[in-house]
Amino acid sequence: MHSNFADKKILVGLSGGVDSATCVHLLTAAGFAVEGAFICFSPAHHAMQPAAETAAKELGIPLHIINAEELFDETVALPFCRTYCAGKTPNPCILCNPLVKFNLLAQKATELGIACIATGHYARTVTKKGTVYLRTAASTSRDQSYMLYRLPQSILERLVLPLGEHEKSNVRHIAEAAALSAAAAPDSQEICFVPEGDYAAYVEGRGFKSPAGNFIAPNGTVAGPHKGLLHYTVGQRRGLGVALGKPAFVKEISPNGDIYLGFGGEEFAAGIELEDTFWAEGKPPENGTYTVKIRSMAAPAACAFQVQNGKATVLFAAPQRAPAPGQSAVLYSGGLVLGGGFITKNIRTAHF
RNA sequence: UGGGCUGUCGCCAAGAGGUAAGGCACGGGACUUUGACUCCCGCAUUCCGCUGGUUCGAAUCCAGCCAGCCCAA
Repeated sequence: MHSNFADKKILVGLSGGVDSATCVHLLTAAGFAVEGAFICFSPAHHAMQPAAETAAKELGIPLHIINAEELFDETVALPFCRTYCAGKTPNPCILCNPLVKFNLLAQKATELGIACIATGHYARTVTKKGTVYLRTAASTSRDQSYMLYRLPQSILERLVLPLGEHEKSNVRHIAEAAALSAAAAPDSQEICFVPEGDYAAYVEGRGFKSPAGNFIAPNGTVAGPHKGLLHYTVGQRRGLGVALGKPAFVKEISPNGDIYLGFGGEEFAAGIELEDTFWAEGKPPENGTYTVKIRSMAAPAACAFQVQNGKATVLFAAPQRAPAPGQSAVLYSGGLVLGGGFITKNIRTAHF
């Protein structure tokens, strides 16, 4: 076992949900001296603190409260708003994990003199030749490694992910057997800092405005005005309010304000270009064949990866549906997370 | 103000005497630690431009009117 685990002390991120509570339970059962940390990311999280406190009490561990509202707002929430206004689709979790959640958890652990940290994420880690890689969870349907791809080595080498080997249903059973209140907690979450799940209302409520423009139908005609760029994302169908006889999808969002629509099939892309990449080994993997995820809940898809003149490009073996600029593409090899980057544009049809 | 055509849910559109298909859009739900996708449910209960008439019974037949479009002037 990793030398850092020697003192058996560990700090666990505790949200009050079933996963993090079960994570603590498993670690305690394994002999760890566990302490918990509840991180308050936004005003919307205030309501969750009691659940975390209840869980800590039931689990018999001390709970540290970390207020991260200011950091989260500047690092995640505001960039989230700006990205939408730029006609792209942000993924707040991707930024929050390395910059706020795991960052503060590790910081707190250091402060407490605790070497290891843990969370209830469904993912695993594995060390090879001095590099710690994230690895997909045993439960492929719950795998959350995608969301963690930007975690730095300094975090990964301290990280323990007890749920990586478990199935979700199993986790809930464990929580029930341990009589944890969290066993009954619903695990469905949307954007954690957006209360009603209406992200557009949130962005606008914070005073942001995005370019207006028109929907452009597949035949090139103007199909009417839209509500503002921030209301849409590539691949979206519902909420367009455009009746063209058959389902229409957002094919492309132009920075000038126009939104190009396509019929079923036209939202697929042959490949993508990436920017601001992050790699486990500190440098991009060799050009070659890998698998890639362009969204969290998707099976890794075969692809060809190449870096040319500093620009990373991914060509899919089979067209992928609606990659959205702003979202992340994560590269895998045999279940290991090699890294990834943010999608800048879709390649309709192209070859290296 | 001569001739022709059309008028069914927000949009498109079946229907051609027997008691209002469908698609799109929309609403709700499920799924989901991002956005999406997907799936499920709902969506003109007397109403088919309006007013009368024929009929046991009409959106479907008849008459008049109104509205829009087209061609002539």
